[in-house]
Amino acid sequence: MAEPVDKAKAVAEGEARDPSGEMPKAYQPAAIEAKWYPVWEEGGYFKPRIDPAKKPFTIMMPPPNITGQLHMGHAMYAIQDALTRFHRMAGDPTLWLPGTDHASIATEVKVLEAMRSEGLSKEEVGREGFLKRAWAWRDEYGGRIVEQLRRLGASCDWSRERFTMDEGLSEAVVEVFCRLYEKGLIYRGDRIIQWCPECGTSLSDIEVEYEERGSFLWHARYPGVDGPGVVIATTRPETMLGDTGVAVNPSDPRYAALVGKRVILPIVGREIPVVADEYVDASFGTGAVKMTPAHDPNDFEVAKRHGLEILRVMNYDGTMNENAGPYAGLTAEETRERVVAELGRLGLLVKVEPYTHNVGVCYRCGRAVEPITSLQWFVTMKPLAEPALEAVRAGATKFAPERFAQVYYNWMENIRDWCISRQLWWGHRVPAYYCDGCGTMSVARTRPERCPSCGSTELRQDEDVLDTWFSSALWPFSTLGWPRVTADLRYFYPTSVLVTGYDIIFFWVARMIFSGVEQTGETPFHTVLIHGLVRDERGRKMSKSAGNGIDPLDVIDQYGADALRWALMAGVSPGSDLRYSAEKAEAARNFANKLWNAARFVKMSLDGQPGSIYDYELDLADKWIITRCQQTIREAERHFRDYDLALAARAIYDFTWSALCDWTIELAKPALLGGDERRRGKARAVLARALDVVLRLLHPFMPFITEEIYSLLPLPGKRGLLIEADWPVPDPALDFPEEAARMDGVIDIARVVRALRLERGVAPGRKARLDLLPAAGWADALSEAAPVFERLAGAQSTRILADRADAPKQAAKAVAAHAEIFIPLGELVDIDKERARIGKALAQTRQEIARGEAKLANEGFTSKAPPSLIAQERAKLEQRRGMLAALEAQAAAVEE
RNA sequence: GGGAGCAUAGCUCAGUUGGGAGAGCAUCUGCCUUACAAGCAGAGGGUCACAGGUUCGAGCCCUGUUGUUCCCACCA
Repeated sequence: MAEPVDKAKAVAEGEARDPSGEMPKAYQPAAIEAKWYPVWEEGGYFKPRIDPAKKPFTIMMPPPNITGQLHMGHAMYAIQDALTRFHRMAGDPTLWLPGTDHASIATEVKVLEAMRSEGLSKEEVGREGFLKRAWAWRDEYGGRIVEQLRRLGASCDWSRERFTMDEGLSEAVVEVFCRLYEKGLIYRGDRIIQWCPECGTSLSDIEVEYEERGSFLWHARYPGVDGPGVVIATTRPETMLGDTGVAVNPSDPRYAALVGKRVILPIVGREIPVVADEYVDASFGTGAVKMTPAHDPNDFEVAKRHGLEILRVMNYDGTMNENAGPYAGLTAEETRERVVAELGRLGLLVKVEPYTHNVGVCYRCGRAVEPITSLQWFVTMKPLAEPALEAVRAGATKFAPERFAQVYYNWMENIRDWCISRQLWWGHRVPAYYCDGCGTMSVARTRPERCPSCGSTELRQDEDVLDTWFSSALWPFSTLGWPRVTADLRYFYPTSVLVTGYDIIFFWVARMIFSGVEQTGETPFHTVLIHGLVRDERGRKMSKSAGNGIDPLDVIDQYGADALRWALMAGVSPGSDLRYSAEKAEAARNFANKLWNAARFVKMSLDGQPGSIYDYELDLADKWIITRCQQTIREAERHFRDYDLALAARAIYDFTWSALCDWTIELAKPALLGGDERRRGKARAVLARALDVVLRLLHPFMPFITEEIYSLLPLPGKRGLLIEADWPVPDPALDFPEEAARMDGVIDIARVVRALRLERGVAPGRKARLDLLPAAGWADALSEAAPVFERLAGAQSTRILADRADAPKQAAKAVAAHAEIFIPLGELVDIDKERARIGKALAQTRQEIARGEAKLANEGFTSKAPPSLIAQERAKLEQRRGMLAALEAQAAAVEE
């Protein structure tokens, strides 16, 4: 194929550049983003180059659901992309594996909605027809979200893209199910589970959310067989139809005589026993609790202990069943009203008090769930949780930030069995087969030809599918070919880091860990990097229903993908929620534009390929920027390796905007415009070096603009930033700490001069003479820095004074850390302003000296503080004393 | 009931081995200085929630208090 850069240029001709062929004045992201992504992808540059000698860096992308569009949460994938790009540049064989999740219940709900709009029901189309529609859905929408990830710049290896219902992944699901079943860790049982009447399926405990709702606490009397009976309190009167007992606390004297007796269930007329159980809190309500084992998890437990009957009175669609007698067929709400009315009519309703309590709702549809007994498949969790806990305790997987490990521990330590069967059609079907002839059930990897018991060929597969998280739990290894031991599995597993939001630590992270440990013997990733949720600018959760959702694609259209990425990664603290605002995107866009213009200037200044900084004699300012460059590389790299992307971003931002743009570029101008060929060459080399480093450091955050700029610079043998550019390596020969410190002093002086000029109303365009009286040892540095003052401090000429006596009398005066400043202004010198400025500086300096003296006089400090700090403090004090003397001399001069 | 986070400039937030408080936005002043007005040069603005403690020294470590957000549990 053609060189990618050339190809991209051809594509972009006339789009990204104005007709003159120059870079446009403002960065225009759209065309540039559109052109580079295909170049990268089609070139195969997202594929890792496998090198057995190197340790790979692997990230498994959390597979987005095929139900949706890209939302701001997905935009956080930028973090994974930044890590991926960094490691790729750092030379690691890097794999970021993408994919999508079939999202069993979520997708089924969506497909049903679509069918409903056509007037079709699940029953009408049948299982096969339904699945056909679901696959069509996934073809349409699964592709859409993946396209949207490309817009974000995600540099994942699309050749390895997976879907949780791919053949291979489905095989992994069946394999894991069978293994767990064979180990006795999966069982089928009739137990109380959470049921969503709307979705018509069971749910796992964590799929239930709780909402506080206002209701009532009804007190009702259950008459005794031969006495007054007992008053119970309940929030759910309708379930009394299924009551099979009343429980009281064993040590409650009020009811001691009643235990073992029977009371009559009103309306129904059934006699039910009174039992004593520690579960009952004597201080709540009346101290007597009605037991509805089929519809309350706690009651279910009590019933098991006391052998109470389990009587289900509700259907799976939320209506009452035949056990509810006259209420059969009514909804729970209707039944509640009628039961309460009936109790009142019978004179058994003792009290009704307002009461707020938590109601469990389905995490998908929001409808109140019903605890209900049902025959379901479960995973026995304790034996799986133990080694998974141990693995994290031993540090095999680390959470970042660490506090999230606590969330994991708490959940895993209190884990309960996992209900994995769902009464849905879209998903991995439970690999259990029933022989209706002899009643044998067999669990098998492939459909058995015949019943292992009676030989019948009439086998019926279990109708249920598995919890969507059952397959997600296998994602880190099923995507690499497991259970087959593939080359990819051997090389890339376990993975390096998993990046996700704290909201799915239970759903996903914990389950991946115990699944990985159980199935592969290793934790699936070394690090779990947890990030926060994206909220709106007022801190609210973004949601469709609240109408405050922001479409990342709109942001990309308006500000560019790089700006969006930057807004989500810079200035955020790890694990904390972040508020997205247009202002942030705007600031990020402005930064991109700043870089663009810096590049525009550098490109304009270059004339052919720049030389190397090694070929030139560097001056103070050169050594300063080169040293800063070195520091920034090291700092950014350290933060990348610590997963502190925001800190890396900040270091790069400061270097780019302040050091490079505000100082180095400005200082380069005279040299570039001057006639000295050698000076010009050096300035170009320095600029090219600094910009090259910036592009590399920034590429993980802003891939598009950096790639574009890189392509526009005349560099030797260049093929593309993503393609061939490595992470920069600092050269110890380029560290000039002393010169850098002197340049810092020069910059300080320039700033004081600028402030002085502005304060005195010196017209910005007017050049004025600048006289500097250097502090001890600074004469040479200031002398060398004369061009700095002339270029960036409005100096017409700079005179380095040898003695105070040479200082001009009629001058605006100020004192910087390493020099006294005199600007001879003649008639412009305002005595009052001079006096005020010097007075203020005097006061401040005296205060600083006092502070320093006190500190150094403190024996505790001088005996315990590190020597370097004490030396630093002494030097500072000396310097302030010098400044004080200078200020006093200036004050005296003013009064003359 | 248990646990966690947060509380720093008007706003949004940085500040990781404890050594004299920072950025962006906003405000004010002055600039179209030949890369950039999406910009440049300046300025103002903070008892780092409160109270104790440890330390020569605390925004940072410890204890408590208040406010706030979230997670888990689910006393009917």
